[in-house]
Amino acid sequence: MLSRDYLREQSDRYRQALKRRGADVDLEQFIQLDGERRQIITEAEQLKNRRNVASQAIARLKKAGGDASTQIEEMKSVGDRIRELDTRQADVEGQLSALELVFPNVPDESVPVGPDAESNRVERVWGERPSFSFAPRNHWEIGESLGVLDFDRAAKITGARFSVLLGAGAQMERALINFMLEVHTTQHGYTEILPPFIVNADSLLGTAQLPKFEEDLFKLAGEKDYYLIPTAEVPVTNYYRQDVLAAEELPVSFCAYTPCFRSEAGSYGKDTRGLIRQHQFDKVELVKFSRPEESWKALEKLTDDAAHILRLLGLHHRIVTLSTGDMGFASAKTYDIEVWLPGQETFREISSCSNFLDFQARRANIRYRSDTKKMSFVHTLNGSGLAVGRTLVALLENYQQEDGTVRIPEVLRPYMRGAERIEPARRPSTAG
RNA sequence: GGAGAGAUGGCAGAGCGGUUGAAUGCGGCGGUCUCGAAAACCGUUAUACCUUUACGGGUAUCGGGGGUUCGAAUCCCCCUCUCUCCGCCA
Repeated sequence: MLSRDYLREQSDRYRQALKRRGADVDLEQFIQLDGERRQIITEAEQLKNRRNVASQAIARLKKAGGDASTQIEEMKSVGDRIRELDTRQADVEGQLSALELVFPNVPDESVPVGPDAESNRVERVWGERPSFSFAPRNHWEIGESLGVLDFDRAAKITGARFSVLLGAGAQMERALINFMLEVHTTQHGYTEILPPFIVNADSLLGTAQLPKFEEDLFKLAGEKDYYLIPTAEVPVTNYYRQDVLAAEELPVSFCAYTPCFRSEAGSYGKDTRGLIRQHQFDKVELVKFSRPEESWKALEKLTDDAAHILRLLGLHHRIVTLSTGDMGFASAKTYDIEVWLPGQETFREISSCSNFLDFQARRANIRYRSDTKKMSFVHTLNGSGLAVGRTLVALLENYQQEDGTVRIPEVLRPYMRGAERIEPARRPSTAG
């Protein structure tokens, strides 16, 4: 959410920002309603002042034993008019907030302007493409031949776009979660947090998944508006919804492992093979609450914290700045970290790190008391650190061997009982 | 799932329908005293919005929403959350 002062006083600037994003919203109606609102308030408040003064006079008069019936009669009509104005104001207010909830954030000046991912800008590249003496396979081929990935039975249990991890696959997923949490808490200064995996509609409004993107979510049946979380960003950012933080508490850095649930409506036929675009996936998320003046530095740090995991795992990757047309609704600037997948000969997103400035904080009403005692909105940031399933994909594809096994990077071995590679598994029913 | 109790400012805790944004205590901030500190004493202590070049003025807010009334923290209705007890349960 943007401040009404900004929308009112800098509407030309915002129009340009909308153009850069390729977004179309009804700013003119907002400005018209905003003017109407203030007009109503001005009149209503004058009448309320009159009523307050008169009420006190009535009280004094009654105490003195006088008759106040003429004043009371007069105030009845004032009261009616106030009620009328209040009703109109509530109506306008409702229209205004419905409008401003669908206004996207303003992209930062440093964001490349363009309509889609083609205009994204590569900032830096780490490592090199691994070379193979054989044709590298896709992760779903590797996973299924090793017996650690099972899509067919997942489809039977639930449906399309679900997966079963088995044996060393499941173990590696768990190892990655622990490894990531361990690095972020002990080396990068994050506090581990395990939030609910189900949230209410207010939380989704706070981080801006609602009202615009409801079709991406899984909603639970029942009388309550409960949703499965699409990312830990939602419960963790909303941890401080409606709160006032002390300046000395900032920055607050949380890391959370959660499963994530996305309906991925409309994306059928796009990257549907393998583990890349699932309805359920594991993610370790990084979330920061920062003082406004420190948030840009915090974005660089957060992005590097996420990339550090890939460096430790020895995975070739690059960092790109998303263009104005490719970035998310609430973000002012987003870095994607893309990991190299040799089986598909492409870079694939494994983390998305954003600075939202005060956009989410306004929606969720997360403030802090600055050193000068003044209340201000915090800045919020988040990024994957990392998408666990996709990390597993990257490990399978990058560390595959000619004999069909997969080498386990050394940093991960302590989390996998010291195993050095994933070997083909026997069927679990006949194992042991 | 059943029964009951509760929700007031940073915290604790008052509050006959009428100068109650809200007593009192603690905490916080500023000051007096002191070489300094403590104590004591004095003062101060919210947020949002409207209006104003500014100084200022005004409105709203006692979990949330609605109602009664000239006037609601106080009365009525609905909702949410917390606590206690019973039942069920990983």
